[in-house]
Amino acid sequence: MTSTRATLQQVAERAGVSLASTSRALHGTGASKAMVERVRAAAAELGYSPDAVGRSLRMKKTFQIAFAVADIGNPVYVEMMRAIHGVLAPHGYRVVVMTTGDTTGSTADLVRSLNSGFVDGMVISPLRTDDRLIQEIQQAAVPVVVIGRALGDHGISSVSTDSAGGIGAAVRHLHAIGRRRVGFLNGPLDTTPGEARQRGFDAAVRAEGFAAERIEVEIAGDFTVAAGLEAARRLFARAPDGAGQLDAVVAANDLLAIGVIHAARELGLSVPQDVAVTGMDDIEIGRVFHPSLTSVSLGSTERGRAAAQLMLRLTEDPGQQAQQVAVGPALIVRKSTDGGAR
Amino acid sequence: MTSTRATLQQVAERAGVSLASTSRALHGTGASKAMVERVRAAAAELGYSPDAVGRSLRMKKTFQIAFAVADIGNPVYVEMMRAIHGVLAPHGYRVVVMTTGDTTGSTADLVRSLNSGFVDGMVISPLRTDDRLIQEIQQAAVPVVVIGRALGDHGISSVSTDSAGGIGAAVRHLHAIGRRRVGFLNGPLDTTPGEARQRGFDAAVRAEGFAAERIEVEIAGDFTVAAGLEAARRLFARAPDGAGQLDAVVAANDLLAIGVIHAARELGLSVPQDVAVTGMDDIEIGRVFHPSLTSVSLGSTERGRAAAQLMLRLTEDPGQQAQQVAVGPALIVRKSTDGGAR
DNA sequence: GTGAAAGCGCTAACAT
DNA sequence: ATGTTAGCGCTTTCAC
Repeated sequence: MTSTRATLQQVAERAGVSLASTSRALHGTGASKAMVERVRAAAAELGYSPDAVGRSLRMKKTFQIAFAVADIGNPVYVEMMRAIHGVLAPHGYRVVVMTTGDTTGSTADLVRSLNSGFVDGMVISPLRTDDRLIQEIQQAAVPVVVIGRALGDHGISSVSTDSAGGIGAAVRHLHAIGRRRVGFLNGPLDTTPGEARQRGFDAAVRAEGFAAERIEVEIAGDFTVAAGLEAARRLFARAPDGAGQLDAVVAANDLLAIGVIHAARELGLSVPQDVAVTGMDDIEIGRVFHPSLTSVSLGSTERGRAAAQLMLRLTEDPGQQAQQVAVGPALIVRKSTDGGAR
Repeated sequence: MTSTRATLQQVAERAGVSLASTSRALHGTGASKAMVERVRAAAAELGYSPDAVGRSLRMKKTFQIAFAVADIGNPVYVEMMRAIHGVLAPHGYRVVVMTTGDTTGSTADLVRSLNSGFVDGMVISPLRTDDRLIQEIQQAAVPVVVIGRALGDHGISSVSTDSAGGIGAAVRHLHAIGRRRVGFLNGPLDTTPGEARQRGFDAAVRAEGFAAERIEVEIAGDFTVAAGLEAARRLFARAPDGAGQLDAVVAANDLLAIGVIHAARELGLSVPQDVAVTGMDDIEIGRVFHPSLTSVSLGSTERGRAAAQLMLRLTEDPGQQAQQVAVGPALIVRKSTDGGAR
């Protein structure tokens, strides 16, 4: 075991050639065959491997991309991260995971920290967006790609989806299978997804002609199963048993939907016979859950992949125009709504 | 928007003091109050923020730790990553996610790549271990902490658990609730967990006095739900309906257990009445699954946290002895086995 | 094709 | 308390 790592300088001395030639030989650019061979041998003898930091300083490139979200444990973000890593790693980029914190302030601070130059770019999926955050992203030291809201108007590269439209697809589906008394379990309205999904729900129930008095809305504290369960209890309590009982619930994401199914079970309601439930995000759990979850896919993997590819382009040419990608929602019908007409 | 980032040199010029004083003032070490104020002002005017790469080169410290696993989408690894990030981020460390690839060879290569000095340490949880990998870890350029097998004998820091004993706890539990015909659904035997869990199962059924002809073992292609479902079908097929039917299945992890429950459902068997099912890892999904999953917790979060804390100590004093931490398994009984005696 | 030298941004001796 | 200087490891002009 060599006690200390060999430097390029040492390889040069060993090979009896200049530092410059050594560097060139190792990169295969403009060096004679003999030189390459000689340097290679010396490098091998010393167990040389190039220092990433020295190279980064000189090249002003770290070969690292940050991925920032509020909670790296959320299945949606995990899927995105996996996709991003899958795209970037083959290109020699490392992925640094970061958390945005809960507030737009801490998120903006994170974007500002890009000034330290520890990554070549950042893919970020903020839960909330405000003017300061937008401004920080615009002024960021490195390319930033946002997964979430479409931010093309602000000259920011983004990968967006139509979650409002997706909720619409869920509502139409429920109407089509004969459900007429629908609940909506949303997450916090001051978040980007919460706002969009509420908008989508309101528009869709109007368009489908649901009677206003046959609609119930409840807001969970966040987009988790636990918060969903609690809020779902309140939701069901509002619409009492019997004729007034909800026969369908649209949840703003799959985790909330799982909470809804639990709450239904507590009340002895069967899913989908008594109450049909839809989620959103199409996370893997939903497929193996019982009953399997009807969900609106927002293409997490696809969005992550698109963001990474976009980032790749931007790092190659940072002066480039901001790019926009949109991924359409897709309703995936499974057992949680597939109980036939009533 | 400043077109280009300010350097320390520029701050020094602006403040009209030396480069060294500027550096000191910004770090608050041995600088007069007046100097600090002056430099701070200049830095603020220029929107200066220190360059991470320059500092890394000089300090020989990157403030980055790598976390390497085969599949960053696996819930167990996600939990570990979250815990590791939670410990390291407050200490100013960034977390770089990496994948080991499927083979021990690619894993060893990854460890070797630490020679490039892009991180100050690596936490790794390899699925398989062989001599070359162990050797690479021993010779690694930076501290490495292994989550998985106890590697103290090799002078390697590790955080281990007793998954063999954990399987034992599951088997005892099933025997205690009166189950006498038990199946074991394991993952690949050439993996560290596969080997240990098989050992644990074999020992436990012997200790509990299960009749050899009342035991069935099946091996899934990997530790996923899909592979589990397939293998579980084979497992049930071996033990035909009626008196010969399995009344309990021990799965080597929760994902496989979910596959088992699906297979049982296909056959019209109810869980836990007809067949009790146990998993391992206590992933979050298991708690909300229906029926909720009896599982052996191996303390993923705790192990991640321990590994990170260990790493923190090692980076502070790399010359330190290898450290060992062991986290005990804990059986958590839920509905998938809680159907009362038969 | 090869070598000499500069310099990326920073910190830490060392000298004053 | 402040300034001067060296140098971390690398790539890339610029001469030859």
